[in-house]
Amino acid sequence: MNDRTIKLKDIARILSVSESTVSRALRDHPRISLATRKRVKTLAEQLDYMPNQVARNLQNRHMNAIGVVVPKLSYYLYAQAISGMEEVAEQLGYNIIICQTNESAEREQAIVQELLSTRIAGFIISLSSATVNFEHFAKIKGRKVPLVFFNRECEDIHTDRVIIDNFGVAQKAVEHLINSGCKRIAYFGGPMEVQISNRRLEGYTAALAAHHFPLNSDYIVHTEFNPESAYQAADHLLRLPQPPDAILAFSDQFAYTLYRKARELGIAIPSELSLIGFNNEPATSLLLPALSTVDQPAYAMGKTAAEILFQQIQRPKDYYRAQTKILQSQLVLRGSTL
Amino acid sequence: MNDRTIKLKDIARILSVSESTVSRALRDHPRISLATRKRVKTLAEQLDYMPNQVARNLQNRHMNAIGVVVPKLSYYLYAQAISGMEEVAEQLGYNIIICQTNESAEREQAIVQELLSTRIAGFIISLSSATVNFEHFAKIKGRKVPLVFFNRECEDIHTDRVIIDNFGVAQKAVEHLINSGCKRIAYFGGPMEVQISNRRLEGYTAALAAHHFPLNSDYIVHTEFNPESAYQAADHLLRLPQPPDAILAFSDQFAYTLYRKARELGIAIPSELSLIGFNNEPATSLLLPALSTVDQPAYAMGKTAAEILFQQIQRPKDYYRAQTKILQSQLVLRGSTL
DNA sequence: TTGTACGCGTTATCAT
DNA sequence: ATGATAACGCGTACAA
Repeated sequence: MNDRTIKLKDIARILSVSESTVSRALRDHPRISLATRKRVKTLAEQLDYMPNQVARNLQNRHMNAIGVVVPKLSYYLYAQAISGMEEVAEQLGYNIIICQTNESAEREQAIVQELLSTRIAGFIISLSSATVNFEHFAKIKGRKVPLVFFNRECEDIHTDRVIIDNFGVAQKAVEHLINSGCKRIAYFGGPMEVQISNRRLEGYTAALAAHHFPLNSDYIVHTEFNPESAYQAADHLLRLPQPPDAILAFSDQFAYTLYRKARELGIAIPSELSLIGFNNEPATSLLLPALSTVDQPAYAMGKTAAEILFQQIQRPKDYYRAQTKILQSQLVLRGSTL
Repeated sequence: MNDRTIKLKDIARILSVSESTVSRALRDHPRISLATRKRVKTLAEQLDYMPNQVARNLQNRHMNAIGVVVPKLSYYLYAQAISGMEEVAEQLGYNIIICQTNESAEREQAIVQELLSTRIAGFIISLSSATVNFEHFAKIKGRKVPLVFFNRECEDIHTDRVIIDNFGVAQKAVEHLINSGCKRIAYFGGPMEVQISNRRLEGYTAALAAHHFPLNSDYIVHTEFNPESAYQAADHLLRLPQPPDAILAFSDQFAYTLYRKARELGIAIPSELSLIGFNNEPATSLLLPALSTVDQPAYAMGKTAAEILFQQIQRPKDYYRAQTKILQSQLVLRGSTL
């Protein structure tokens, strides 16, 4: 920061008024005469004065920024969701500090600690896939710092959350597969610790049960969120003696991997293998055949999460009931299903 | 922020030492006895004391955060680049405040103003496509706040920049198209104001000139960064009486649009139309045929930009020479070219 | 080795 | 309608 930055004191000295008058005038305090307000503002404009937010924040006891903690920015869903948060934060004059955990629990803890120290006004968090210990979240709540989970949540913590209906839409997807005549339906999911993956698994299970399909553990796959693991798992699944004739994948990225593997093995989509992904990423509609997928309201999820967070921030802290907001997602059927 | 937050004063009172001693002890000041250092740290640990970064920042005259201003987070390149910046910032204990301009010049100005007021330690910026006025950048420099441009830069401002060799790699791409027998080669670029698009256009032009190809203005397309504009432009280009038999696209996203249009019009890739994109997005290798593209060192670009920024931040401000770092990108040839 | 006193830039409280 | 003063929480020059 340059030393020649204009501050309240400078304006006050020049106009021969007190600093408090300047401070108030700039913020349109009603008890300052219109005349001085005008004088102050004009000079401030001329000198290109900008209030020092750090000093303001020290007074406020917290920063005019919220912390957003996500697994990876390059996951399409998070980039979208963050845009939704920005829309809200911008209007209230808040900045967004974004941190990626890269699916590491340790990194997540360190980030939370760091952001607490930074005195951000609140957290919006989507868990890393490796997170199994929740003390850092408890610490946030313990310090009465507002916290909202979105997408990947943590049931053990009593706070607001914004999620989609993972169970329902997975169920719907599997029912479509059943209705289109598929007999051996698999679920290609994320790590066992990931809530939303398990919710989708439950939807899958429920759909099978409702139609009296047997549950085959060979058809339930858990894999890490990296291309290599997914590739190995895909190889194993599609080389089974009785390979599946339909797969619900946890993400479009996983579905991409399954496309790859299916092509390698000469398995035709959708005649021999139906495929449904999750996220409706931009390129899904370009694949041949185009990928059927679940369109998630990522932007709305981010926006809603931010709105709820600011409710928490602005509400008196003593009294509030945690709410869970469930947004609907949409099954988009394209060429990869019958 | 909770009122019962532990501060230096509390620790000092409990241990009957002065606040400064606590302050110094916590930061391992050598002139504090090992014994008291130990005592202080133990108690701080017990009470789960966390230094108030806002107060520290007020002292330091700037925040322990840098501002990153990009057009859109959902552009793959920026998500990648930000990961690179994070790696650097994390080690130095800095946060990253990310703002999207959504390709709006007004938004960019507002963001810069806001971040200046927040007293961030420095800026890393990639211009919006609509930016034609550079006063906000001049203001940053005027206030001696460190600034590094990356990817999309601004030549009028004397500061550091990290870019790729847009000219060279575009030239190389077009030469490949020429060598593979293409005769009517088009460039499908971004808005006229976008530096890097124009650089690539120059590379395109140079390659054509070197091989004594005529320059046909019908084959030089400028379009906005939204799917609709791109779609219209693609339609126009591919319906020309003499349609191109090869296209260098500014981005993979544009290339996707060209795939779509080519399929609609029944134009075969690559036999009737060769296609090269930019960015090497994950799905490019999955298309049929797979998209040839330019792989950009996005992560390295972000990392380098951050490294240079922190050099500026830590160096005495009086003396430094602006540097321009040019990173090499790689032509990746796949099925969409002959 | 430790303590005192002041400053960082702003806002809130209490006067006037 | 305006001013003086303290406070926000920490770091540091100067003392001791």
